[in-house]
Amino acid sequence: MFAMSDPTPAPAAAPPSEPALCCAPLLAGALDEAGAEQLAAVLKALADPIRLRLVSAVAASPTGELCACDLPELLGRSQPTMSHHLSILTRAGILERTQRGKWAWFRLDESQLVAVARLLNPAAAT
Amino acid sequence: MFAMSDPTPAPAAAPPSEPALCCAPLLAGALDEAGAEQLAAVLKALADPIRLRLVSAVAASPTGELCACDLPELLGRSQPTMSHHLSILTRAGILERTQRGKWAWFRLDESQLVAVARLLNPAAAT
DNA sequence: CAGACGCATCTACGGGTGTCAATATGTTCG
DNA sequence: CGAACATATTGACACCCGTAGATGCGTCTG
Repeated sequence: MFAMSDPTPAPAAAPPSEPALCCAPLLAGALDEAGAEQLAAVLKALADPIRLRLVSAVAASPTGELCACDLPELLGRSQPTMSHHLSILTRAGILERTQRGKWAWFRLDESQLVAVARLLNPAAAT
Repeated sequence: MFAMSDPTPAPAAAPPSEPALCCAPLLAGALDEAGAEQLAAVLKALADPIRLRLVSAVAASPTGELCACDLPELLGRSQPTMSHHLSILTRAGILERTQRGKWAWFRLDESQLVAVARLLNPAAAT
């Protein structure tokens, strides 16, 4: 039998409040409200199949860049839709936009991804 | 000048198709459609402030477990809302549910988080 | 300068999501 | 069994999101 005693009252321990997506330990200590909001924003930007394939395609490109002009055909979405996704990823700090002539090129900003990865991986506790 | 030649035709290279969230290289090769769908599903489950704080709280618990009965007060949401979030995280394979007496306990299944972290982190290309 | 082209913005729409009150289900205790 | 309690499910609502057509703005080309 389990005796049914009080189920562990409150393990709520709030760290001093972290600056950004830098070092807040998701798995090593309770995340505060602001930190959760920030991390959720980046994850939300990534949590879409088209945007994941977009990030992947940019990363897989030999030059590290991709022209916006190729994306509608590459991913099977209309030009306004691709522009929308690119905007979301850029605003989240995951992609960087460069205009060259009439074309827009995008490259990866890995730092944001690495930060998220560190937050999720208990083994990589720096 | 940029000569404005054809902007790199098609870096579309689809790997054989990965089994699951195991080893698909987000940053090392183009993600196929199914892989993107799978990864997006897990990220979508994580991309919510309440759910992130939930995961964090479970991970920070000394026993590694948390009773569902404490969560409404701990996170400031109603009981049905917490049940909803717990269900999403459990269905995504991030939390494990155990019923003990009349109470439901949740613990972390780190493997899913580690898999996602590896996908996002180019340095951890194990 | 005028037309063509690339991309962003606007608008609209169907579907999904977070939330809670009410209710149902399941478990324990008397 | 029946009351009490913990959790899940349902229903309803406001809001957000992915999508594409139409349009506007900036850049190049002739």
